[in-house]
Amino acid sequence: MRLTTKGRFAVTAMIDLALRQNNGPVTLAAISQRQQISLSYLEQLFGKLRRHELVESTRGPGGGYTLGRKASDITVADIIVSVDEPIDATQCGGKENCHGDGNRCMTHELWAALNAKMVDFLDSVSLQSLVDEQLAKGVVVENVPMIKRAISSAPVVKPIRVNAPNSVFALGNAFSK
Amino acid sequence: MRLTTKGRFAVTAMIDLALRQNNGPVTLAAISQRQQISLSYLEQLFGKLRRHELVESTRGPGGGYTLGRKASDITVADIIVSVDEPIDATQCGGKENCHGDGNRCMTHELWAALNAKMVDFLDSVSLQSLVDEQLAKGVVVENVPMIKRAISSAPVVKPIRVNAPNSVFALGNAFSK
DNA sequence: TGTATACTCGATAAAAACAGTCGGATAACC
DNA sequence: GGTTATCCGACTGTTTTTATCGAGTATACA
Repeated sequence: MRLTTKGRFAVTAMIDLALRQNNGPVTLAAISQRQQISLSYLEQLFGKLRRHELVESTRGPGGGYTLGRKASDITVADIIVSVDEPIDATQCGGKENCHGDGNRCMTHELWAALNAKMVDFLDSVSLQSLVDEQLAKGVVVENVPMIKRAISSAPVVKPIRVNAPNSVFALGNAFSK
Repeated sequence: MRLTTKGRFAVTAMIDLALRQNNGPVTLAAISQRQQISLSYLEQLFGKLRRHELVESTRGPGGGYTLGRKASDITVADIIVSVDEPIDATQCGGKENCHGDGNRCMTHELWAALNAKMVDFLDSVSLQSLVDEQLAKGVVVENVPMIKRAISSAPVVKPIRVNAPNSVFALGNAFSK
């Protein structure tokens, strides 16, 4: 389980999608504009999300993405694991020859326990609950009619690179006293 | 809160130190040999640990490092925060103008909550408990007399780079089904 | 049938972070 | 003065992250 800005972007995009999918498929271009994430990056992300069957795609005009299953059946952990594919390497070097050496891998169990805690937490949060939270905060979801699409010659989104910390948890520095 | 190999090394080194400090100061050279961490890297790590007052140093022959306070008063979170200094940047870009925008930073609270969980956990594990765990596993702590040091022309430790995943949590891939 | 819309996919590239090294300085002890 | 050991900052190579670009494919609609 890794936590990077990629995962954060994916979760953000999925919330956006979940909020609006009852209007029909949502295009990445629209998500890109609303969430300030570059279109090409979203394509990468949604490619992975699709392969993990978290979303389904519809091509052509009027197409876009919809959720692969109910928002209440998708967890944050699902999303993160989809885009931040875990490296299959424990820090012990090899496979599981972690024991027997006595004092090597002294911290193995510690990290494993921490990892379990994180997974537990992220698995307990459903996409639906995040959507509900947004609705409760009063986010406006435009009710665009499905029939006619506006001719969008919208300006290209050029998001400012915000010097994103890659390893997350640089959040609210709870420790920097 | 970030989690990298640096943090893992630091915790490992601190356990090693805690296990042996009642023989007097422990040198980094000794930790380097036992734990297969390069001396210069340890120097870097212990510089930070000292500045955070987790360890104290004694220079010169017979010198080395000792714990800055009781092992039971040092938590894993303390150690990790010392070496993996948090970047003072939330992902919201600026300072705390995160609210008011409606749907920006939709995931802020989610990550903050996760971070809190992690901190809680790592703060609940004391260095002493890790030491006890090691002793229970029967780790042999040599009782080297303080007086005479062996003339160590020990071979230089050249650790194999193990393609360390930098963002930890590539551990025990709990999700790769 | 043609064209515009969107997704699909692979190659490429810039930038950041990470992991670790190096050389010299300082301090203590003999 | 030499040896031991910490101290410190600058430096470097690699990996990971964060994208971007361009060509291609499928679909809808006129």
